Amino acid sequence: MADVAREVGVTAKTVSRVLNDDGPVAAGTRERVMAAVRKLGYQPNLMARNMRVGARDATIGLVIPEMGNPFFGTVVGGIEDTVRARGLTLIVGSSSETAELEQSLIATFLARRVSALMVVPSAAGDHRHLRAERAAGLPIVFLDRPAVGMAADQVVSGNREGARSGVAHLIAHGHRRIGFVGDLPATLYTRRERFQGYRDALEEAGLPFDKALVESGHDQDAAFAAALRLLDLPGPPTALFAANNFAAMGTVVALARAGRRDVALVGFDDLPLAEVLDPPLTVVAQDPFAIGATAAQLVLSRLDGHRSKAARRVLVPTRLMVRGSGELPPPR
Amino acid sequence: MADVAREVGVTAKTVSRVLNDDGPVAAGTRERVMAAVRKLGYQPNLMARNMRVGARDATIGLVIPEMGNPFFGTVVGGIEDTVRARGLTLIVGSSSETAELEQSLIATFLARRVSALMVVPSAAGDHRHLRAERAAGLPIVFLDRPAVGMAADQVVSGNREGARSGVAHLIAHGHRRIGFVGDLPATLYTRRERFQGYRDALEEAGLPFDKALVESGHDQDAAFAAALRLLDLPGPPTALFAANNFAAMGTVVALARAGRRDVALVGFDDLPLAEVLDPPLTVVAQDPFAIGATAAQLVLSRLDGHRSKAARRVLVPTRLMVRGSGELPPPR
DNA sequence: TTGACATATGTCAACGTTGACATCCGCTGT
DNA sequence: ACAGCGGATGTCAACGTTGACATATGTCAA
Repeated sequence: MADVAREVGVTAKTVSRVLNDDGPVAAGTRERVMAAVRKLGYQPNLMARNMRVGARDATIGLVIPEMGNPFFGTVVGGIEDTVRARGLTLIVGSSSETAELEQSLIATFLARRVSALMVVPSAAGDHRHLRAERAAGLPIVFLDRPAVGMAADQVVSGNREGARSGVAHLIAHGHRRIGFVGDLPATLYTRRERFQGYRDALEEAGLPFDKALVESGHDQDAAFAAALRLLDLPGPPTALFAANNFAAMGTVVALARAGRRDVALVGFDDLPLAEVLDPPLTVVAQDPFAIGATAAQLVLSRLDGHRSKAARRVLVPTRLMVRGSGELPPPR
Repeated sequence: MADVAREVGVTAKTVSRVLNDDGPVAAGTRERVMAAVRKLGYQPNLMARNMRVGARDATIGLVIPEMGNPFFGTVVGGIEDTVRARGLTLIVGSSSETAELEQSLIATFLARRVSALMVVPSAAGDHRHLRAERAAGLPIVFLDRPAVGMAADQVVSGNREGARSGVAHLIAHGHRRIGFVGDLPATLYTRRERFQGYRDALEEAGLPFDKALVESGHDQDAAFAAALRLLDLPGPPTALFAANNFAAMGTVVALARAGRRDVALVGFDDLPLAEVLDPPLTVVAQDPFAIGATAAQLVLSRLDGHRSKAARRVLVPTRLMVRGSGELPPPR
């Protein structure tokens, strides 16, 4: 900036005024400054700007567990749409589902003085350390999974009820032995909730819970193996409930490879090709876009001054999409 | 930091020394400082730190067109794995495929003085303005698509050759009328290259090019509609080439809904469920993880001091995955 | 005993920007 | 002719941190 000022023959302050449309500047000066800016390729230094008292910058930091999961991709889309309408920039980092990287990303964002923080917490995370930030007025919203150790705004799917309804759907079609293909680690919030929903449905129908029918894996390959283990059981399940998108994909592949077209399947979270699978995949669909958009709304309302209101919890409902795979009857 | 210093009864400089393991500090002082840091929940202000002379911070900025596309999700995964091993943090922003947002994200990253910039340029982008940055030694790498208006490192798929081989595969199975379901806008680099590959294959086989056989759409729904238009043509194609992942998904759905199991299909970019589709989907697979990892390597080598080496261009080869849909013969 | 050296800490300035306040100029109305 | 005013610009300090350099205290070998 000093260079620009020297070039034009004014002080830095005047340049600053031109750049920020702040205070009166003679038209001629403005033009000469702009010309110099272009000529020198000047880029304002945001860090210096934001360093001044308490200044926050027009950026929102988001931490998600994995970039490769389309579920989170869609969540991010929902956030972006909402946040952009307000001229805010979203920057995203991925924690690879580890508490350590999550911590370090949050620290990076805090150190950069983002104006709000959005976090999809990893399984092992602990967010006590964010209480001070929240108390200081920084909007913090948790998505898809709740915070651990602190009260904060959160937006989550209706996991338990969704899973319950999916499993109840299988039961309604006559199944009594239903396998559960879940995520790992088993301590993961969404995994626990959906598992509870699974047990709710069993109990509701008076069916026994058999822990041999529960297998897990975090990615598609692991879910594939988990599903195969279930199919190879002595008293195998006649239906499977896949508790997330990768689990569903792995299970679909397992059924196809095993040539088992007689096993019913309900997935949790929709897949783009669900309807063209054979049989078409019945799922409990989440609304990841709405999760993102809603969370972003909460952030905006906090930024708009409702900073000290009590923490809110929003539940985004799921919807059962009946397509075929979940309506297969048990054999005979 | 001043607060911490006051609490302990030392100067800020000493606190700085403790925090950065810089210079000698008495063990007792170190402990008291750390205690105060914890007590006050002090977070260093990165902006102030980085403001000092030419300092760059341990962050790499990445701009991608859309977060929701699993292709880019995997690319990001490749970058993260590589970059993290070096203690660098990756922050990502999405341009929604617009030159304007891309610009603004790049400006944000530059203003934050990231230590390197990685960009998947949007169709309309112009990167002349980055020449000065590159000349000043900032590592800049373009992925998936090349820069416009400047020489810079770039990592792209073997789009043209990949598409050529995919279409040649269909021709080898007897097809003479092959539809092209492409991305939009048609000016998009990958779209142009793959289209060229399509034409290369036709020409190579002495087949005429019929522009009626070219339809496009950017997302799955648009590709679905595009594929339907091709199927409804007076002289319809006996095979389709879908030039990206969404195009392939849309086309698969279109064929399924139309009940057309006689039309051959080759997709560009692999899909997680490709093998369980009916028929299993033959694709020209890209290696998005390798694209990301390779680009990150280029960045690291620049950061390691090879800043002024000539721009490099790396081509990541594709691989034809034969699964069934591409081997269907033309009718009769 | 002395000076050379290491250890522990402090002082100061600078990074780039902008708020608060000051200055200078020309114009207006009386 | 002069006070008053608004427009255009300048001056200064401060934000939080760290590099360069200075100071103070203690240790040890000659």
